[in-house]
Amino acid sequence: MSGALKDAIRVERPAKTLRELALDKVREAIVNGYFRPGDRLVERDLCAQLGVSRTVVREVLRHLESEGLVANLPNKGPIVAQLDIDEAKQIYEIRGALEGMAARLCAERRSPEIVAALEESLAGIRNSYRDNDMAAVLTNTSSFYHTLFTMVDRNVAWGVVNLLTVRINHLRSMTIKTERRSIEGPLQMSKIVDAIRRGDGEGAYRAAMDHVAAASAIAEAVLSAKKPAD
Amino acid sequence: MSGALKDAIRVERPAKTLRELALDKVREAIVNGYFRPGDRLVERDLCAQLGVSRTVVREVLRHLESEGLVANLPNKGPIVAQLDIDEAKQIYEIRGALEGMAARLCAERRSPEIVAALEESLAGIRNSYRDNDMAAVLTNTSSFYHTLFTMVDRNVAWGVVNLLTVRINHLRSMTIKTERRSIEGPLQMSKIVDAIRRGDGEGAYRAAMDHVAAASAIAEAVLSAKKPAD
DNA sequence: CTACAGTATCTGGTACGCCATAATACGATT
DNA sequence: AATCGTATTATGGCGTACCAGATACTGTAG
Repeated sequence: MSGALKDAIRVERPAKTLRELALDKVREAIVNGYFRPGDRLVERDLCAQLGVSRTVVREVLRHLESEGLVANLPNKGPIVAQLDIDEAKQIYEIRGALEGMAARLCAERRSPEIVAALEESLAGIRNSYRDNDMAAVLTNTSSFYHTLFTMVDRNVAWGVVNLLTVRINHLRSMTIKTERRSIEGPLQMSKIVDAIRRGDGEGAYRAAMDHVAAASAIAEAVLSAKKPAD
Repeated sequence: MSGALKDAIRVERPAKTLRELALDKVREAIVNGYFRPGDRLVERDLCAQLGVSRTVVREVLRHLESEGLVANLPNKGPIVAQLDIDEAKQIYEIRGALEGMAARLCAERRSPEIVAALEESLAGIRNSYRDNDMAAVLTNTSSFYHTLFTMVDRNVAWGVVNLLTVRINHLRSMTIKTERRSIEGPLQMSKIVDAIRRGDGEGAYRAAMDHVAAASAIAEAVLSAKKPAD
């Protein structure tokens, strides 16, 4: 029997361990600001809030630590990682390099399916902006880049980008709210798609780089404006 | 009293938690092949071998899982991650993009210190090859790239590269043993340094890309040659 | 009002126990 | 003898209790 067939009749099981559920909860809590940068994450408090044991909480904290979302002060314990401006810029820079690479690969493949998938995500972004649904903007933007990477089978790079992106997630939600971003963001992304459509690898690379460079610039402005107030 | 002075008399403490020690041990055991890909990592056995409690072992396993060195089969438990050839190629590709980026930045900075530091590492590599000390070759190669990234303050990218590199570590130790690598490897790296010295960003970028591309090609050859035998 | 001692808090780490599941071995039935 | 059902074992997932060491807080005595 073929493997595919065997998979087809396989019974779907929840399969999520308690740990994974807790991990998702805490990560989410951090990225949408329920826990603020610098906040202490007291193990036993988390146990109570999540309704799980310390064993689970500790594993979750270790995991988030290796994701860079949580920092561990010696003899003090875990806190939500602070994002300094330089680190944010570095993350944007890396994303630029990797997304540019993926965009170039997409362009070189010249596949109509890629273009169609990207345009669908892009339309989703435009709609979300129109509806003022910022959460949906983020989701659709993620999906845009997700297709960009997975269409050319670059799941490892996508993993890296994802890993880095959660660390700047609250920045992202600030940059997309910027006035001009609702017009320029989709415009830059459509330039990426256009270059891919005409098979212009170099153009796609540069367009992708430009897009994150713009995001980086906005983030820097936002971050340095917030710093003195905070 | 100034902070610096206070630091100066501060007593140096191990500061490494047991968990970190265990983490290093297990990671090392995996990367130099004491645990082979596909091996099961039985928690209670590891407890005995490491002399630590299950809690610590579990946290270590979670950490390694998020590093990609360990995979978790549902209802089966953790095993040493298998490295498939496609994933390895992706990792080399990402390294190319990031190391190329760093090399370009180094070239654009035109700093003699960078060139000096790189040449020192390069000399170390040449010596290690001459002495047939392959472990030293790996260490010095790492140090070469470490300076490449840190000299232009790209510690995040360096972290990413490092994270990915451990996953292909046993491949690295195979590629550097290849006959021609002992000549071509340092040659390609010296091309990077040359380009940096003359401030040729584009050249440095391409030279860095070429170097990992060559490594990737060797790795692919090695890996596909080993597959049928295994 | 300050210095010091005691106390509460919290993490790092350990030990142990319970449960669920998967695999295997074993035994009974046809 | 083949098959089916059951008991056992191995193992991970999870919880609880406990201790040691570091730190932060607090109240009291001088």
